[in-house]
Amino acid sequence: MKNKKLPTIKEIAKQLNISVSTVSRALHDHPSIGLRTKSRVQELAKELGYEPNQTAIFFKQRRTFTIGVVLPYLIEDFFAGAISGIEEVVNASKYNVLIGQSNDDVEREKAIITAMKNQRVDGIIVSLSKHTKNLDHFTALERYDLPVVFFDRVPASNTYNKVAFDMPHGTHQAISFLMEKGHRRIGIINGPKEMKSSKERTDTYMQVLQKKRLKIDLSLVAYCDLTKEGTSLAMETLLALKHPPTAILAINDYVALDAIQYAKSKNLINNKDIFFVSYANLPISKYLENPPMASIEQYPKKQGEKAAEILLSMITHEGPDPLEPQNILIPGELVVHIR
Amino acid sequence: MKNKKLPTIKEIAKQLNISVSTVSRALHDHPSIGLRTKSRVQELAKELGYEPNQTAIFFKQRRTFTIGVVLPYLIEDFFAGAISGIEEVVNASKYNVLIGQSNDDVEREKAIITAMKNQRVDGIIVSLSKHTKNLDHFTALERYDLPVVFFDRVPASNTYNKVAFDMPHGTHQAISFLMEKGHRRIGIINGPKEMKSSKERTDTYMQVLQKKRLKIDLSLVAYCDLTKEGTSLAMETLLALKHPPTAILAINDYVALDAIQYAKSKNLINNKDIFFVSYANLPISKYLENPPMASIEQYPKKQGEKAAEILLSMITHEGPDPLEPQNILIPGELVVHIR
DNA sequence: AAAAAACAAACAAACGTTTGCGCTGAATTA
DNA sequence: TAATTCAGCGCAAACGTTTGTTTGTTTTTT
Repeated sequence: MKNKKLPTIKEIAKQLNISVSTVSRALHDHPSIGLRTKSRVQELAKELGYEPNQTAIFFKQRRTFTIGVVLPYLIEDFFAGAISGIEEVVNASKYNVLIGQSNDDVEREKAIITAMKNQRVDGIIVSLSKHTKNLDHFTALERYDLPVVFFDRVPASNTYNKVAFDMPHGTHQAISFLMEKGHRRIGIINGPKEMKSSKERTDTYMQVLQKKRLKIDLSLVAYCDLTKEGTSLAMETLLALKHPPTAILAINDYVALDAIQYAKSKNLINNKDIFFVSYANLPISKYLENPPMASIEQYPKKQGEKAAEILLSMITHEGPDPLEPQNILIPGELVVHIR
Repeated sequence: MKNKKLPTIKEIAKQLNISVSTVSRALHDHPSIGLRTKSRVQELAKELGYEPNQTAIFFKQRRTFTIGVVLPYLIEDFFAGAISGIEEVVNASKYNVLIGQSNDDVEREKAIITAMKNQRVDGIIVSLSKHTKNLDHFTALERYDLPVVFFDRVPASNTYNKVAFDMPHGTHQAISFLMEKGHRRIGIINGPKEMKSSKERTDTYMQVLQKKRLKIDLSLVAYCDLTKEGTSLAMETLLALKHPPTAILAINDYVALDAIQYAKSKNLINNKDIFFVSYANLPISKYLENPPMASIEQYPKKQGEKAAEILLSMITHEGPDPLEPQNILIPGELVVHIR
């Protein structure tokens, strides 16, 4: 016996012979409604099992209490962790989370952004696809006063709000660690050149070497597309050098693991003939017999939380003057697996 | 120079001196609108950068093209994979995905369901929190004609639509595999006794042994709380048996890895002194020197896809007679790592 | 040439809620 | 007693869109 028509504010009004505005105000505990009326309304509402139609409210209020999150792959621990942080923060303020995976595809990223804009999300949190160069689909959002916060994979321009891993700090730690272990020829496997982190990593690398008065050899810096094949190619070029590196800094643990496999296929034993340090500190490292020597924890949840906080403050912020774009750096921590 | 007011259908109508209904129909390529008018409307729409206000449409159409997904933890590979499957399927039909993590907390699960219902999602996909016994918050949804599909952690009752791993089939494979390898004393590390899968696993185990006319020794069946400590305890009891198992079937790869670590601490070498088979087939297994001998792939993405397909068909399905509740079992596949 | 059919566009209601304003009657004040 | 206040509630517009019905105009038919 289904009750096809859901109870509305109108229905309550009719049954009590009062106006809808009174019902609305009564349900919101508005001061100009008499106590007697209020309780009559609230009782009937409960009795009928009334629940406000959020789509109507969203429409009327011109806000949806929903924020969009766009990221490359949900399945990567880093991003899943970031989402948890985001969800926790926004839920505390009654916001919901709409998710879109770009699969590292720029076109998909654009499509998701458009859909979210039309759905009238109140704000968007983004981690860029690995090949996003053109940011037009984000600047377009300014026209709609739609706040955006980037995290982890952030654009270079600092006209945007962003939260990211403190690459100089982390990379400095990593390279210093390797140098303390005696390494002088340290290779790098970066991501694609479009990624801001690739440049940052290289820059810090050069700074550290310069400080130590070591000569810089840019042939030690390789780029890869983050796939297993790309990693193998990068390894191939690095190992083919006249003076190959004795240690390698890899963009993340996944790449490091692929690189280690490649090295093994060339009869180079990890943590003996060659050494790796990478970023992410995946939980699985604990189970590896032969993990990267060290990995830098990037605190994904903290990044997500911070991004969500900034977004919420932008959403809440009234007034014509926009808040200054924030550029938050989350310091990582070098976790040593092999001493 | 911000264009605060977004262009609406009304605006277009005013500028062209025609009615809003004509504009609406023109934008939808309605046959009763003249060619000339159509193109005038469409051109102006493009020029103004008109985008339909989805909140208004949602409200008017009484559907949101959004489906809700409720699951325990996004960070678990299995669930992240399932989401990807869900997203892929529903996106192809222009649906969006609203996510809620229950964190295995029943109250949170209820709150999420209520919020999603009020948001008027068109349907919900759920993987139950591990402590959910009472299903009232789901039966309540029938009143709203809100279709629900469960996956992975499904209720026992078959009045619901559900998609789950085929436990008997998978477990049969696993045990047969171990027996072919010559093992006769096979231990089990289950999850908590409350989990439906624990019982299913044990049942199948007994059936297989019975078929092979082997005597059943229930002291070989251990339970754990899925933590590292719980796993160690389970291992301790199993190894302390008078006739300890030569192989162990573990509820999932994480538990297997903890168990392997424990065994190692007792100087039992994995894949030599003792053997493991587990469920999940985590991608990281490829990088392990010493993985479980085999693991059962549960195809999370396929489970997600199937659940999404069923949900979409329910959403699309018109008519008073509801579709028969489906109970889909997704067969797993034993992936052998060590031969 | 008149009637019928076909086309093109306008009208208006509806979806459920919020909210500024106005109205009524009773209580308070002068 | 008359003027003022104010508590308590109703009216109506508005948010942007869709869609059934109606109106007016042109074309076709007989």
